[in-house]
Amino acid sequence: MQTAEIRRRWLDFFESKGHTVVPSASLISEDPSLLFTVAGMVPFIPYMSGLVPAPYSRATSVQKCVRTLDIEEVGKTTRHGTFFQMNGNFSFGDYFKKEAIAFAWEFLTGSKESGCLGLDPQLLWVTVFQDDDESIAIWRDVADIPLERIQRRGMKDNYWSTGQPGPAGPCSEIYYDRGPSYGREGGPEADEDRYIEIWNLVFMQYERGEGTGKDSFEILGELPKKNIDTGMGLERVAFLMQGVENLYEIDQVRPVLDLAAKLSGKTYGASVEDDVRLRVVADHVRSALMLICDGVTPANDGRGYVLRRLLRRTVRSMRLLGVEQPTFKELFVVSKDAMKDAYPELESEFERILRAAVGEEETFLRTLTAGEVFLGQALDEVKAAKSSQLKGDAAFLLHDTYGFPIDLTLEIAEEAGLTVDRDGFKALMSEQRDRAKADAREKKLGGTDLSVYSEFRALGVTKFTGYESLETSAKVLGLIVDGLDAKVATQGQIAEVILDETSFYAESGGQDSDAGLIIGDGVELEVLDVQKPVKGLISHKVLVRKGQVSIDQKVSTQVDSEWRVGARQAHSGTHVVHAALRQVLGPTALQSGSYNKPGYLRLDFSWAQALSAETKSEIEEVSNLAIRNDHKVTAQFMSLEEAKTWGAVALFGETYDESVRVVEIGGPWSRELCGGTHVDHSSQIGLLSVIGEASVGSGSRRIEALVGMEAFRAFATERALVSRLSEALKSPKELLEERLAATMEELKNAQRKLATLQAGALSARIPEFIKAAQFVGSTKFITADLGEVSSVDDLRTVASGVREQVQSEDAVSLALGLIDSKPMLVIATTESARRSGHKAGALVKIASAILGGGGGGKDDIAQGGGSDQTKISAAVSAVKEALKL
RNA sequence: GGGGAUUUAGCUCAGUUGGUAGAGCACCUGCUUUGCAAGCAGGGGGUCAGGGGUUCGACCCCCCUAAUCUCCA
Repeated sequence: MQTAEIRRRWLDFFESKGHTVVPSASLISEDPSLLFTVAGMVPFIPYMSGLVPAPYSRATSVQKCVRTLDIEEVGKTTRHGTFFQMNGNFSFGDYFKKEAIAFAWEFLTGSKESGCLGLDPQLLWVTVFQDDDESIAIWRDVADIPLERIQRRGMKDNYWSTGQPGPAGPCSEIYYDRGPSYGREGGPEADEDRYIEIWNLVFMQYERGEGTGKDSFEILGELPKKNIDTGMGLERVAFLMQGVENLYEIDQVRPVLDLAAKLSGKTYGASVEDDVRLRVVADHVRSALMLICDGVTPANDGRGYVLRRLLRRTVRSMRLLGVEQPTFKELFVVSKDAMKDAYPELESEFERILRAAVGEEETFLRTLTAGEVFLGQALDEVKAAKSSQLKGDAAFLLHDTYGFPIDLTLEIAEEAGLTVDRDGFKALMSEQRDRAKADAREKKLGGTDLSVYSEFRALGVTKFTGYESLETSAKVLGLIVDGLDAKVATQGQIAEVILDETSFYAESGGQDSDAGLIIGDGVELEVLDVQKPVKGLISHKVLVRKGQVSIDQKVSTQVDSEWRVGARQAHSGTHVVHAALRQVLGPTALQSGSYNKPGYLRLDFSWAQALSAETKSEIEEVSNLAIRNDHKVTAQFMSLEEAKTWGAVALFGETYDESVRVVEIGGPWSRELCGGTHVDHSSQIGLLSVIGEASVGSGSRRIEALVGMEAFRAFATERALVSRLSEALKSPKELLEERLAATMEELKNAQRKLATLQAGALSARIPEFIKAAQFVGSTKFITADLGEVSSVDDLRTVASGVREQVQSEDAVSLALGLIDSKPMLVIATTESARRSGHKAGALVKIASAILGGGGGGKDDIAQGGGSDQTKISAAVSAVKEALKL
C-alpha cells in the first residue's frame, strides 16, 4: 500500500469516528523553544496543557515532523529518519483509554476493503505500563490479544511526561513482528529490531510535579480533563506494509536513493558503507525539500543551520560516493515527485525550493575547493616535518573555520598515507560545545511562565474592537504585577492589564503594538506594550500614571489616534512593498519576516543577490504608483481553504486559525492573510521611500522604507543637504556631480604638482647641506634641517638623497624637521660608514631619546622622533658624539 | 546566542618582535613579432574595510563597528 494511501485511510477512518481533520502544521514550530515540529502532538500542546481551550473535543492529523537529534544514525538503522510523518488521533477530555485502544485495533486489523490496514492480528504485540492493569483488561476485552503478547514495561519505556511539571501518564505501544529472520523470539522486551514499534498511545491522566529525568518525579493527582495523544509512525507502517527493509525504501523515498545510485554508478546492496551513504542522501534530500517548502532557508544559526547541515551532508555523501558534480537539481525533482501527492504545494513552490537548495550546493562546493587547498598544504607540512599524523587542531581549524567536514579530512589524509589525531579533534569539538552550552545556560534565566495567563484565558478570548474604533469601554478582568496575579496596581507601578475587550492592537504579524491611554475613574494608565501571551488573550503592559486600578473596574481604552494613523500607513506600506517586490522580482521573492511601526517598515524576503540601484528604484516606483492609484483596501474573514484557493499569500512560519482575515489592496494586486490594521485607501499611505537594502544572511535580504510624513521629512532633509552642498561648492544642483569630480581631479593634480615641487626644492638644497658637512673623525656628517615639513617622507627623501651623493664615502646623513611642531628625524648611512660601525638604527635611538621619544630602523636607514623641539641641537650633538666612538 | 577566519591595486593574493606597501594577471605607451595565456622595456592605478586608541611612527598591537565565510548551541 502506497504511503499516500495509508495517510488518506487514516484521516478518513478517524473522521468517520467523529474527529475533526486538522491539516499538518508548518515544520516551523509556533513554540519558540522548539526548533521544529518534532512530534505529531506539538500543534496541540496548548490544548493538552489547558492553556487554551480546545476548539474541538476530537481531532486527527498527519503531521510533518523533523528531528535531527539522531542525525548521525541516519542510514545505519531501519528507523531513524530526519523527516517523518506522524499520524495522530487526539481526545481533549472526551474519550479515553477504552476508545483509543479500540480505534487503534480496528484501524490496524480491520479489512482493507473496509478502509483499514488489514494487518494480521497474530503479528501484533502490545506493551503497557507496569501498573496499568486497566489497559491490560481493555486490551484483553477489545482485541482478544493473548496475555503472552502483552508485556509490562517500566517508567523509562512506557510513561510519558514533558520532563516538566504538567500532564503525564502511562502509555501503551503496539509492535509489529517482522518474523524470525529479524531477531529472536520474545516480543519487544527481547528485540526491538524484530518487533518494530508502530503506534504509541499516551493516556494523559495525571499531574506530575517537580523532578528530574524520566522516572524520578512525584505524581500530584489526577487531571480534571484526561486527554488522549496517539502517534502512528507513517513511514514505519509503510515500510512494513510495502515489504521493504527500512524507511529509506518506501515509495516516498526510494526513487531518490535509486537516482543517487545511478548518478554514482553504485549498486544498492553491494556495499554496507555505500548503502549508508545512499540512504543518507535519500533521507536528507526529502527533509531539506520539506523544510525549504515551509520557508526555512540555509543560514548559520537556528533552523537555517540545521537545513544547511542536511544539504551539506548530502553533498558530502555524494562526494564520498564518488560524484563531485552538482546533483541537487536532479535529486530534488525526483524527491518532489515522490512527495507531491500528499503535499501539492511542493509543485507550486518548487522553483523557490530548488533555487535555495542549488544555491547552497554551489557555495558548499566552493567551500570544499578552498578547504582542499588548505588541507593539501597542511598535509605537505606534516610530511615535511617527517610526521605521519595530522594534528587535531589542524583538523579542527579546517572544520571550524573553513567548514571542511572532518570525514573528508580523514578520507583525504588516508589517501595521502597519513592519520589524523581524532582524539585531539574531538576534545576541541567538545570544548566548543561546552562554550556554547555555558552561554545558553547564562541566557536562559527569565524563561517566562505562562501559567499565570491560563486562568484569564479560561474566561474567554479578549474581544478586539480596534478594527472599527479607537476607543472602547471595558472591564478589568485581571492584573499581573511582577509576574503574579494581583487585585490592584497603584501609581508608579508597572502592571499587566487583562480586559474583556480592547481597542489596542497587540504586536503580531510584524506590526508593533498600539500606544495610548487606558482611562478610568480617577486612574490613568499609559500603555507601554501590548502582547498576546497565549492565543486569544490580549495583555496590556502599562504604567500607572495616576490613581490606582483594580479588578472589575470600568475603564476606557483610548488608542493614540496619531500613532494609529502611522501604524496603518506603515502596515499597508509593508503589503505594498511586498507586492511590488513580487511584481518586480517574481513570486519567489517571498516575505520571511517583517516589522513595522509608525513611519517605518522593514521586510525580510528570500532572495539570493543584492538588489541593483535600478531594481530598488523600480520597487520604489511601483510602490508609489500603487499608492497614487488609490486602491481600495479591504479586509474580510473567510476559511483558510477559501483564502488559499483565492490565491492569498500565506506566510511561512505563521499559524492561522480556521477563520482567517484576508487583506486586499486593489483586489488581486495585493492579497495577504493578515490581522493588522490598515488604511482604507492606498493613497493614505502618502509617500513611500526605500532607505536601505541589505543582507541578513545568505539567501535572505532586508528592505527598509519610510512612509507618510517620515518619508517626506527624510526627503526634505536630503534636499536641505543638497542645497548646502550646492552652496558650499558654488555650483547649481544639476552640476554638482561634475563639479565635485572636477574639483577632486584638480585637487589630485595640485597635490601631485606640489609633491614634485617640494621634492625638487628639497633635492635642490642637497648640495648646500653637503657643503656644510662636518667631519667627525674620518666620518662625514651631514645635517639637513628642513624646518616644518609635511611628512617623514620628505626627511627620508633628503637623507637618502644626500647619501646617494656621497655613497662612496664614509658618511652619515641626518635630516630633521618638524611635523605638527614635533621634531622628527631620519638618519641614513653609507656602506663604508656602516663598516666603521655607524648604524642608523642605533644613532636614531640616541637622538630620539633626547627628544623625548623613540625610534629605530635598519642599519642603513632609520627614523625616529620626539615631542620636545627645544632639544634639537642637543640631539644633533649627541649623534656627533656617538660618531666619535 | 557564543566562538573562529577573512577584508591590501580592476582580479587573485604576498607583506617576516611596528620603520618608504609588493607580486602575478588585467590596463596604458613604445619596441619586437605575427603560432595558442606571445616576448622585452617603461608607465598609470592603493583613504591597506570604516572609526577610535597606544606610539616619535601603525597594513602590522589594542578597542568598537560593518560586510563576507565558517563551526557550535
